[in-house]
Parts: sequence; structure tokens; C-alpha cells
Amino acid sequence: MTKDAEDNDAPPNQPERFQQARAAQAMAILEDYAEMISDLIEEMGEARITDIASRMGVTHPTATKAVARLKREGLAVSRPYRGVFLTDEGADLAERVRARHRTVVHLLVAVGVPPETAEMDAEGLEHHVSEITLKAFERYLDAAAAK
Amino acid sequence: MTKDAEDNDAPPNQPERFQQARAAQAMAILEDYAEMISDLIEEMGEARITDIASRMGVTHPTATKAVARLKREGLAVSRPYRGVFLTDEGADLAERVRARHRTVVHLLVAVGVPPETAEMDAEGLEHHVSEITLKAFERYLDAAAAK
DNA sequence: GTGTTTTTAAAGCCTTGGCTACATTTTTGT
DNA sequence: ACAAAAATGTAGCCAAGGCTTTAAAAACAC
Repeated sequence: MTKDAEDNDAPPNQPERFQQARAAQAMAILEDYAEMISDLIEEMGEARITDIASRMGVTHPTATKAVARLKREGLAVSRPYRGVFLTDEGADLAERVRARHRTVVHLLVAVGVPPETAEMDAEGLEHHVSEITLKAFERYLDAAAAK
Repeated sequence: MTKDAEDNDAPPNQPERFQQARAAQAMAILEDYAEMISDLIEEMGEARITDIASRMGVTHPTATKAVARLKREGLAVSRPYRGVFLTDEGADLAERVRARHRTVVHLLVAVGVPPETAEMDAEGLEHHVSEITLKAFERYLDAAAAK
């Protein structure tokens, strides 16, 4: 059956889409931790491993590992038994992530998603929102605000 | 500094949000493979490992492993050197995923995202769209269509 | 200042989802 | 029918990101 079904409609760039989604996922955790560290520093003056872990919903060894990866990527610095701090690069990343998060939540709410759900879903969603899509969201929100 | 900064604004359910995002991510690959197998069966009558792998942008051992996990989860069946097929449950999942994917793409386009970009981003986005958000998207699209 | 409690670190295990390299089976061409 | 090619399977490696358990260091109470 359908031996001559070569007339399919699979987009030729489909593999790239999945590869890109996987790449985004690899960045996601770095982004989440960087933002969390930034939040904690802002709120409490420093980011302790224990606080990072409890906010992220993981055990502290897991948080320690994540911080190690951040350090390896040049996004954070820390000394043993001291808090974690972000490099300039890490702080930039955190700021971009935070802004993107806000935009995504606002857009979800704008199209009718309940705020609580918007926050929930944005946590996973945001990492897959490209620059182009983000700009589109901003334009949409501006337009809606100026209605 | 800020020793009395206990008046922070960290939502108490933040850990749950991250845990939920991680759970969604764990489902993502199952969903992607199930949908891909469904697509291939529809287009070509069967889903071969080689085709699954090339469409997903991975090597065939990786596709084989993913199929093994689908089988373990009761979503797919296959016999050695033969194509892969979905169980009823797997087919249901694929259909839900496909519908959700379409809705997400439509919504992105509706708020001004270029179609090509919408397809790109939806690939990663869709797995984090909850039922509630999906319903909101559908309502929004209905309303926009009836404008 | 000493002892307890809290925090951090370190080591080691598990699963997932990639990969390469190699073996085997099926399919195909002649 | 048989050899070559293609597809599938198997084994083993790696990094990521979870976990628990155990050890050490810092902070705190008194």
C-alpha cells in the first residue's frame, strides 16, 4: 500500500526543528538557575545553595551540581561555603530571562489564560520562545494596550 | 543587609512550577515520537526506524531506544526488523498532540508570529501548554475567527 | 569556648537521551 | 541464487540532571 506515497507533506526542515527544541531545552536549566540566583540576590542580598535548592524544588546536591555547571559556563562564581553570585554575563542572561518570562505571562493572560495558570505554564514555555516570537508578543501587547 | 527581608515576593508554589515543568519535559519526547510515528504511518503506511530517526534528527540507535521506551510505556508495538505501530493509547496520544500542536501554531500566528517561526517554536512550546491554557487558546481563536 | 544545629560539600547511583562502532538481518539488483 | 546494499539491532560511551548517604565546615546557642 502507498508504495508511491512519496508525495508526503513532511517539511524538509523538520529535523532542525527538533534539534533546535533540544538545544533550547539544554539552555533551559541554566536559565532557570541564573534567574533564581538573581532573584535571591535581589531579595535577600545573596543566593545560598539551600535557598536555591528549595525554590527550585530539588535537593541541595542537585543545586550544587547546577551551580557547578553555571560556573563552568562562566555565568556564576562562588567560593566554598559562601553564596553564589552571577558574572556580568550571568546577570545579563538572568535579566533577559526575567523580561522574557514577564512578557510570556502577560501574553498568556492577554489571550485569556488565568494568571495562575499563565505563571505555571510560562515556567516551561518561556525557554522555547524565540527572539522573533518574543518581539511579536511585545508588539501584540503594545497594540492591545493602545486599543 | 536585608536581614529583615523576609517580606519577599517569592510565590510559595514556585517549586511546584519547576517540578511540573520538569514533568512536562519528561513526557515531551514520548509525545514527539508518538506523533511522528503516527505521521509516518499515515503518510507511508508504516513507520520504519530509519525514517523516524531521520525525521527526528537523531541516529537510528537513538530512535530505537525511544521506541523501546514507547513500548515499555504501552504506547507502541513492534517486532524485530519490522515497522513500529501505535497501540490505541499511543494513537490517542498522538492525536491529542497533533491537535494541540495545530492550536499552538494557530495561536502564535494569530498574535503575529511569522508562520515559519511559529512552527519552529511550537515544537518546543507545545509540551508545556496545559489543558487550561489550550482551552483558552481555542476560545481566543474562535473569538478572533468570529470577529 | 564548646557543643549542637544548619549548611555545604563529596561520593556514588540511576535514568534519559544523545552518540559511535560493530554485528546481523532483510532487501535488492543482476 | 547470491552478492552487495540497506536497515535494524546490540553494546558501550558520555553528559545531564535527578537522587541518597556520608563527611566536613560554619553558624549559633549558651
